[in-house]
Amino acid sequence: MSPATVSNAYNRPDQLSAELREQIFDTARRLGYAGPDAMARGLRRRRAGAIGVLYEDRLSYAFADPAAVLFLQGVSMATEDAGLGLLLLSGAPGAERDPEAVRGSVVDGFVVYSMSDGDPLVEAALERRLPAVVVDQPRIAGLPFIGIEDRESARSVAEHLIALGHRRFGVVSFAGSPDLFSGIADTARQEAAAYEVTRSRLRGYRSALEAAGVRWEDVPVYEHHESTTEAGRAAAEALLSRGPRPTTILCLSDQLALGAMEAVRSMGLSVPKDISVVGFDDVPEAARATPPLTTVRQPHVEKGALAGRILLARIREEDLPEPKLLPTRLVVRGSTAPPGDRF
Amino acid sequence: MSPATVSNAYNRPDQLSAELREQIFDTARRLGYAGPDAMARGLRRRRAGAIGVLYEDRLSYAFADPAAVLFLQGVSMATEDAGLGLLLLSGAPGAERDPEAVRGSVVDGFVVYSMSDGDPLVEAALERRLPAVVVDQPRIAGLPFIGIEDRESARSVAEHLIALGHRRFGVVSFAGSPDLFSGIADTARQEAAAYEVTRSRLRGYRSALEAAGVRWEDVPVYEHHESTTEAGRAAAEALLSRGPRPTTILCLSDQLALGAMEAVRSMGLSVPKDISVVGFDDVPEAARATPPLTTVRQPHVEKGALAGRILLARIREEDLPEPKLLPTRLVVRGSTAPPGDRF
DNA sequence: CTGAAAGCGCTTACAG
DNA sequence: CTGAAAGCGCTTACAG
Repeated sequence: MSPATVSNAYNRPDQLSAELREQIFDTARRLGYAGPDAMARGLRRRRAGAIGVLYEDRLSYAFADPAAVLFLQGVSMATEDAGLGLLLLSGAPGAERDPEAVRGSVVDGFVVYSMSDGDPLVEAALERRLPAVVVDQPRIAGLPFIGIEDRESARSVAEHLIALGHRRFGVVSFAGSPDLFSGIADTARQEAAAYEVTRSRLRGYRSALEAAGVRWEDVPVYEHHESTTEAGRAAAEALLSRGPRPTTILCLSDQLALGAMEAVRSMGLSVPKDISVVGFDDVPEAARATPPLTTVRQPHVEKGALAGRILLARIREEDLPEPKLLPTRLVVRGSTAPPGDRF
Repeated sequence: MSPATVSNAYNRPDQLSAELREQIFDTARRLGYAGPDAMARGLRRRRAGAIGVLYEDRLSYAFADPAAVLFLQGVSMATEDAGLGLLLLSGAPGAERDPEAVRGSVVDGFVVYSMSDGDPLVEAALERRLPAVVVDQPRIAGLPFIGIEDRESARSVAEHLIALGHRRFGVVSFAGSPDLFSGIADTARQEAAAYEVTRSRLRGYRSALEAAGVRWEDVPVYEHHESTTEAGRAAAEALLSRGPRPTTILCLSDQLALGAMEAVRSMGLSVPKDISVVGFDDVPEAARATPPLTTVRQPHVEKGALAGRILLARIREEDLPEPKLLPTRLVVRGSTAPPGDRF
């Protein structure tokens, strides 16, 4: 009973007699042998049996973000079809961002999900020289990219408000850079944003407004480092307390927009009669909100599934065409209307 | 520049001069060396740097189930504090339930999350002889168990309906056994359920109803193999189409209850005037529903965090006390009222 | 169908 | 501060 024979008993039943195989399993049971060690087998076979997902923030935030959950659902569809595990790697345990977990993670490839330019965890992942794909951001030459037309999509929702007659805007943005800043972001800060998605969406708004003769410098952009309803609420309250009060609030995510609607209500105003609110993402909560939220739909689950499939193809060294950007669509619902004449 | 020195450059900077270390990194860069291989390092150090979560179903379902997402959020809080990754393992790619992924998964321990008695994936995990904890089900001697008083909690919500005056009940259950059965489950099937949680909750309802003189054999239990709003809707429609029509529907999960409420409405009836509906879990959607759902609150996030912490303690060979069951609470909202006299 | 040999890529005492 | 040696637990041709 050489090691090779034991190995064959577990991995290649056809290489030995059924009796011998059973006898080996019996002996294993008696000796308390737990079967081939996963790590040693992986080292020898040169595959980990899992793909890693790098997430910007604390993982616990990802599970609280409907868009991220839908994305992960899509990735999991691809990995489970392939019999692979899905290893979730945390971005930021506190302020540390220790790349050690990324260096030591036992995976066959990485999905980089919406991270900032120059993120040390992304760099640690790239140093591993494993197959990788990037979703949303950052753009990295040579890596497959899965995302949407952020700029054009943002422009379309701003144009919708312009068409309704709005001229006084406020913007609620999620983080422009990973420095935990919250407050009014001037144009210098906007342009210096380390998050490509933030930059692009703001530019999209800007181009729509400027095309209508609105001075972008006069549009207050409230940036909050989180993309939650609480953040949206706080940001919108700040915007609505300033003069001249905007007639509409553009939000970079639905979570922010849902919070902004709460803020409007808490100030005794009504959506959309007094203030129109728009979001971005079209998470399921957007359609269920009161009023239902006007937003930009993007296909979160498909995005994840595509990222997973492309990564798997890279791992298997199949050659896949460079992925195209996924389609988005303006979804007009009840949270937008022409500006009221109350002011 | 022996292998040991290179290893030290990466792992123990204090063991060599800064210059030599830089020189090693330079050479590594030039040669395209990606740094220590994660798997080989793991084999040598005997740790994987991740914990595995075993989920009954397709992983993509987990991400669609608010209770599961909250649970994973809790687990991730524990793992990211410890700098570990979270490896999600799929239960069922189709009907296969291939334990190969469980056997080969590179983890330091397992969280078994709500699986059936005798599940082959659970057995494969246990054969690995790694530290493990079980959440909700199945009960396995010798393993730490994290869960709630399912029977007592279910009894309390049924007693609430009894106290309101209801005597004609219908029950909507999720899977009793992993055989994909959907339809009315008789008492034999109920008792034979391979899911401990299903058994316990049904027993809890039963004891409350029988204490009030209601014959359990007369209570239709519609079992659906999924726990989704669509399933709840279909099940409730079936129950409401039978005579004598129940005045209230007990649902084993909030997802099922949310669907049951849709069914009531789609039949031109009103919740709670015509039909009272109760759920179980108190997911965020329950409070936001119209009307808000009466249900049993259980602490999903805490459950996950506790499971994670106990598993980590086992991995580190710290001795933790056997965990107690987590508290639940009946939350009475607008979906329950005394039975109407319309029938 | 079975077993001896090489090697996957690393880390860890240990001797110098 | 540096390097030679042993070994983590397995799998895979290969020879018999």
